[in-house]
Amino acid sequence: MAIPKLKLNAHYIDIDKNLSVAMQVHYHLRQQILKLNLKPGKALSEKELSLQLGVSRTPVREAFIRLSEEGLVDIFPQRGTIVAPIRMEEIKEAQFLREILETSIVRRAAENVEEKFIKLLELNLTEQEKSLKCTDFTGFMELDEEFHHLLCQSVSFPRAWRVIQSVKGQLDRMRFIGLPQPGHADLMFRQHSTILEAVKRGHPDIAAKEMAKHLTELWASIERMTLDESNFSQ
Amino acid sequence: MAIPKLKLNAHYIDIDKNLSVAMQVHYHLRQQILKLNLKPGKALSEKELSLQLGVSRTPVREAFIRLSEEGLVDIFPQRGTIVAPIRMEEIKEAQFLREILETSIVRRAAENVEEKFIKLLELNLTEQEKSLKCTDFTGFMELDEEFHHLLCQSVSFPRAWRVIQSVKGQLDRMRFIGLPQPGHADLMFRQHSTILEAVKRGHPDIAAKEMAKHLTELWASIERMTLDESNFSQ
DNA sequence: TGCAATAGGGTACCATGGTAGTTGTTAAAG
DNA sequence: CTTTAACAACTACCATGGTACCCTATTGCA
Repeated sequence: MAIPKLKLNAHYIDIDKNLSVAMQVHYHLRQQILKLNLKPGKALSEKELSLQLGVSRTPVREAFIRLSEEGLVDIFPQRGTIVAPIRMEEIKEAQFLREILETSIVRRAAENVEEKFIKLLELNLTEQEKSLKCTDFTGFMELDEEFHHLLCQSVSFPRAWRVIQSVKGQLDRMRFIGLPQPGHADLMFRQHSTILEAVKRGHPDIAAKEMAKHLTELWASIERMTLDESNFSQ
Repeated sequence: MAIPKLKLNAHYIDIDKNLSVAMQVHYHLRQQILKLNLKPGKALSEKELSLQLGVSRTPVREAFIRLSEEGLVDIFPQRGTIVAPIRMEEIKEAQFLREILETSIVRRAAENVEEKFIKLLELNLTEQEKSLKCTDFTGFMELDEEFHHLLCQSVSFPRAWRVIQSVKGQLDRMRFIGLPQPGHADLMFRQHSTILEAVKRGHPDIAAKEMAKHLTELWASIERMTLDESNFSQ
């Protein structure tokens, strides 16, 4: 069979044409949901999507299962599947979970510093600075993601990152609503720098405190913005 | 189609004959893995299991996907699926995650006490005491599970419980190896009582501290026992 | 005897037909 | 006009055949 004509960006497909179709569909749908291209409440159909993406219904269905585990879609047996609506309660819970997870992890990272990851984190920070100068916000968001991921890797907790990434999905949708706030990205960058500094110097309490402040700031930006109701249900 | 002759306990099937087959297979396999009836490293086969359980390969496959998300099986594409081996690193990570999650939650529970759940928790404790007098250890474990679940519910964090339950899977397998330690269950019960007492009186710090002690004790019992290597790989 | 190519059996993976269940509309009865 | 029952058009769900891939063991050749 020829390579399925998934409407993923060419980059992804070129690199991993050997990855399973189900994974690629999952990745694709996840991105579309997080970027709000698929709005909360929108009905999804196995058949329709399989036709659009040029694959069979099976991998689409398996992608649905994975997405439902992340809370990004709601499957109603024998009735239909919709993009999960954004519920403020779930957002609060996700924020709570992310905060305690990441603060605990960065504390641990500061307790036993690994030189190798310090290098990678510093490299990441310079990349962040670059992207800010080019006002490349989507690029900055990816580097932001990588920054937090690197911290998880530095303490050798691969599962923790998967959990964070899972709950973060709920939060990312909010970010895409209200990201272009002036000076927001710059603030994030400065906070990242502060956190890394504390880790480098081996100050667990300071690192944890700064991480909490960092994530709370993200939360504040969510509350600050005027919520466009059209983003919450189709 | 007749009700599939799943080798689940009759109870489960009788109640929920309308639940999806995939869910029932997932539940069944999960139990078998946690109870070490399916030993770590054992090869699982879609076809073989579907024949044994009297269902088609599709729901078995979907159960595999869910189990792999929980880290209970490892799927090797085009090669096979095995029960995930018990790795000490993953156990440590799971313990770390559970500890920070549950201490944070019980702290929050103590901050704003909900009368309704206090009642349920007290009821649960009396049940625990009963099961101890009958030396019904499996019953006690279920009540233990419910105790921690109730705490999650009391702060209205349903997702948190799913995360905890997911990481707990790794730990539960260890418990089934070394549970019958004399006096262990009694200690657990007393710690549960202490925790609930702190929650009732609205002492967040004490509640969190006692929960940490409680979970650390569970960890200590893992380290204490002599590890039978036969449980770690087939 | 030793090594490489190959064939066979196994796997997860994908495609597709069929089934039971739900919903909304329409038509018939009150 | 209102109510209800039947039907049609969806859905997720399950069953099953086929495919590409990986591993192993046997065979053919040096």
